[in-house]
Amino acid sequence: MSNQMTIYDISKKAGVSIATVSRVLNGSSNVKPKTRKKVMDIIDQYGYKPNAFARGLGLNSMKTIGILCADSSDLYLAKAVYFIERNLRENEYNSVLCCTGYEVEDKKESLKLLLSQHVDSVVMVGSNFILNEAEENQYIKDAAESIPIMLLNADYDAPNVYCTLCDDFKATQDATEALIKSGIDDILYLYNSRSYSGQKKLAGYQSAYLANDKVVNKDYQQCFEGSHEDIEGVSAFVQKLWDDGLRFKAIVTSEDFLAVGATKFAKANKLSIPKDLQIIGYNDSVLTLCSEPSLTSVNNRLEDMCIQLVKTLIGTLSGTEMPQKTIFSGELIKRGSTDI
Amino acid sequence: MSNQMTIYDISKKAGVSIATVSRVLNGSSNVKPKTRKKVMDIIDQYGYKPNAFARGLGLNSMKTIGILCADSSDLYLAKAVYFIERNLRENEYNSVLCCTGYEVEDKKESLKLLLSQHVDSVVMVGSNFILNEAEENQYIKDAAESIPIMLLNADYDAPNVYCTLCDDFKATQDATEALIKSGIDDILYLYNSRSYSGQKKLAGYQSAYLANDKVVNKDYQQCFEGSHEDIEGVSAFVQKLWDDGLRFKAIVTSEDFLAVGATKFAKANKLSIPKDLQIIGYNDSVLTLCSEPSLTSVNNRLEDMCIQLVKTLIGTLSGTEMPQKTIFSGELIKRGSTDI
DNA sequence: TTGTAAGCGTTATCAA
DNA sequence: TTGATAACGCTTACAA
Repeated sequence: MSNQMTIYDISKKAGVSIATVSRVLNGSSNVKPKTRKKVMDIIDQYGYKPNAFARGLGLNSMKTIGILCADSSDLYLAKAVYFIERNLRENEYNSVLCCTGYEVEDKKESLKLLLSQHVDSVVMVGSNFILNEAEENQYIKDAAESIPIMLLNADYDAPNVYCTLCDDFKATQDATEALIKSGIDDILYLYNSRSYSGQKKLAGYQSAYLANDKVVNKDYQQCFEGSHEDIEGVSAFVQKLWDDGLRFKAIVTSEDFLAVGATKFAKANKLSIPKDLQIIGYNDSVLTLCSEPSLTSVNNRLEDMCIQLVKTLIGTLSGTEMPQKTIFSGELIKRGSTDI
Repeated sequence: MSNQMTIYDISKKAGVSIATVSRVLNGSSNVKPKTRKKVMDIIDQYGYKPNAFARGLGLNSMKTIGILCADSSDLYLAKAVYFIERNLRENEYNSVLCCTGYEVEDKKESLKLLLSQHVDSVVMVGSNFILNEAEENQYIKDAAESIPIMLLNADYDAPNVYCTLCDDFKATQDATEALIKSGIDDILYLYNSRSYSGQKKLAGYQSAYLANDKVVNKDYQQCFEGSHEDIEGVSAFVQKLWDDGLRFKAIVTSEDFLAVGATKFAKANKLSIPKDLQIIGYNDSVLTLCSEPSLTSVNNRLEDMCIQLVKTLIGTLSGTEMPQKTIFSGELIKRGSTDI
């Protein structure tokens, strides 16, 4: 019965007009306490909930945020989605999840879909949403004309677009530099994405060499093109480099799964970690604890970023002026796979 | 401009009534082809999209499915959510994600919230939604009176509740029996959930012993109470058992992360895998590839289940009679951590 | 085959 | 402090 109740039913039972019920519902101050109580009692008694669609029609909002993410089965993205959803719901916003895959066209399509649903904002999770070609990011700028767009882990300058990210450049530079300072020169950098954040990390690796007056060698920067679940593939990829004669005493990676693959490679070649080969991951995910020895990795403050992102979003939606960019610093978590 | 257009604007431009526009929009057959084209042209020209809220009000549906899941950062649940969302969107349904945590009260609250949003159905992901106390599951039965409820990995008999699951009993029994048949008697069973599915797995372990006329020993059935990310905790837990004098030649687990923790324990105690200790995981997740040697694990057909679940859901929503229960068989994927 | 008009259940604007 | 009543933009009888 309770689901079928309308504001008219409540108003009738309470002996007031629907306007008064609506005021009570929306916490308007212009209601006599006595009246408010009378109405609230009826509402509670019948467990009445206002119809979300009708409310949406009137307010042009259903308090819903779209979450766009390429692949929510990716360990890192999944965590991000989790944190964001939780924080949003704590602020009484619902989350519509939309996994887009990695194709730009599909991303555009998904965003369009969310816009047509009148979500109050869209959160784009992951650096892969910002590409090099300005033209390919235009759809984001367009969307930002109607609602605020929040980017996690990506950097993009446009009105009504808010970025929350980690300083991947510095984090990777620090990690690489720690190795260099400990006397290691030949460090393989293994990455898997050419996104904005991917480029920042790569630049950080390069910068560590330059800052120490050393030459950067292109051969030591290798991109693995496979999936984030293909750990065997990573291992084979590194093996190939090794077989081709490339020699390295350490591997810095842009993602933990690459580091796990590197560990597999080391095992297969009887290279002792960290004595013969040091390995550093990125994201500080659960994977760091799975391999043996456990992996040194960069904690890029995912939860902090998500909390901040939602704060910024809620602020923006409530009309408060918010910073367009929030940047966190990564932290190197040292474990058994390194000797630094 | 396009977002502001209403059905009235279109009808005016096309020189027809809003009813006709609505018919065109909804693919009604009672429209003259010529009229349809005229209207469609205007719609395309202005990029008009009907207002989702108004439509929702009229139809009492926004083609949205609620996805309830305890913790979408859990590797397994995240994958399930991913598959379900993807399949739903292929059928033009949106997904509202709601992470509930593991407390019954929060689950009830979340379900209530989704119902108040008038979702067309709710998918509950994970065996943890069904508890032993009938009373604690009542809220699901109640919800099913208004919309179909889909359970993934759980078994619950009630009208309008549909279950899609894997035969965890048999899968665990088979895995355990394979070890017993190879001559191993002392197998530790490590689990972490007393949910319906958790109990089925445990029963499968026990049944393997009984089927081979062997005695089941309670001491060999141990429940780890920590989080799914606490791999060190698992390792310490097994160590404690070992230090207390328990001896085993194999460990069967109810989740991959437990198997990874067991691997850590083996390493720390210089037990060779699989020679001294065989280990079997469950879920066949990416974790199986992270530890060394890679883990034998039960593939419980998650993707197949999700596809089937959505098929059943779409069928039900379109009024087709669908089976209340769909059961898949698990498959043991043999890798380096066993010798069977 | 098309148009008119009555809902759908809210919010918001005026008067009172 | 309250109540009528007009939006909101669509679907869907019912009429024509």
